[in-house]
Amino acid sequence: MKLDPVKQEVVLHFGEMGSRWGINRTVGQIYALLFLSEAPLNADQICDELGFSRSNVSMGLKELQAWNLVRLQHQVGDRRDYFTTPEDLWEIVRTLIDERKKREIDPTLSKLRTLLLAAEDSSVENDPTLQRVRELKDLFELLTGWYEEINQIPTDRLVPLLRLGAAVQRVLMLPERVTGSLRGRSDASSKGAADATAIDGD
Amino acid sequence: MKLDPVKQEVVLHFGEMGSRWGINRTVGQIYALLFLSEAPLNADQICDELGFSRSNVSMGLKELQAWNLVRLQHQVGDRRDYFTTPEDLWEIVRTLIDERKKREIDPTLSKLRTLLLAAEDSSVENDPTLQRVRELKDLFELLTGWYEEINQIPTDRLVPLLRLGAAVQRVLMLPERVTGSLRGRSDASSKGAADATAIDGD
DNA sequence: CTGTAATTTCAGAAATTACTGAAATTACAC
DNA sequence: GTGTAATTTCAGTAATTTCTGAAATTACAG
Repeated sequence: MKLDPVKQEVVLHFGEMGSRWGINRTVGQIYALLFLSEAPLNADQICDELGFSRSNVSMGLKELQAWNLVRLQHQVGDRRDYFTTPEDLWEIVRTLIDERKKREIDPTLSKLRTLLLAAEDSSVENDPTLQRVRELKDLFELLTGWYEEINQIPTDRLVPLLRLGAAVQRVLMLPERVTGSLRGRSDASSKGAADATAIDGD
Repeated sequence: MKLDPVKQEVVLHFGEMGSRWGINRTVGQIYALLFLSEAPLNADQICDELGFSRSNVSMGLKELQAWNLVRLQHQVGDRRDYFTTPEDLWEIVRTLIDERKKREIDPTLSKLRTLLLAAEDSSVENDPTLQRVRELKDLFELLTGWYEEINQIPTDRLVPLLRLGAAVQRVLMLPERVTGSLRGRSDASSKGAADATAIDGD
């Protein structure tokens, strides 16, 4: 570990945060290292810097690839795999959200839909449990629908929108004449968010 | 476990998803049970329904309280503690985001700020590592700043905004005259998001 | 093809996290 | 205060996850 002190600190911090972020220490540290490296690194260099076993690094890199968080590259006349993270932080944010949605939201939404579909047949229509489940499903759909819409917006348009913050409202609270035309198109949901990694076994 | 089948399924699903959501099986199941219960439940009832040990349930409830995800209530003439989740799903969403931000974002933002502050003194100003760290910190500040702003908006105004989705843009892309007045107030960051649970030990 | 470098797989060891039952503490009725 | 119900703590155990080194596989140069 002949890392510069700042790099070192970030690497260790990412390692510690890893468990909270749904990855492990190794994966967190590898990611931080790649994120801060100017040049792509190969597995042996990562072992070297972080002091993990070769196999552990291999698994860590595999995991990062499963998360779409690293890119594989090659150098001329060198058949080892080199890894980088995207330069553009916004790209990283997008994949991070996509992947977490895929793992943390989609399976549940899928489950709720299945459950409700099955329950529709059965007699009871206003069972309070079903009511609550329906409410939850609707919320998930509203949120994922919103996300899918927002995610269409290219970064250079999205950033100014974010900077606007809550002031969006001030603009939208303009005279009826302006916003009125947008009234019809509510409910941006119901499709998408397919079947996910199906943690549910039915 | 004499739970109705839908409740049962949701409970088991939440238990399985728990690890992905940063809680454990017990906590996930307890939460689902409370979420779907019409009436508040006490610890013994929860043990009963889920088949966990009394102590495990106690710890689970403590954890849910730490997350602000459950409310403590009392029945007249009964000195046991009863627990519920808020009726309003939006309240739940807000606490969920708040708490995850607190655990997953704030410690890192805090760390990055400290690191940059310390590095400012040291000679090098355009070290590529520092540059990258700065970039990351700015991103975190933009995002948390946006969130803090949006979080101010009351639910009944927020929901229509969400339904609007990407169409927000269409409204904001109106003639300069309308949006122009909002240009000045960019950068909604730099304060807030204090020191967090400080996973960093320095 | 053969040989070698690079990577992956995998069984077991190490570390961490979850869970239990017993003991301790707290909170209140009498 | 004493006694009892409710809850929490905690040490030990169970279960899970992470990590390693050795063996297997893959990829390619000659």
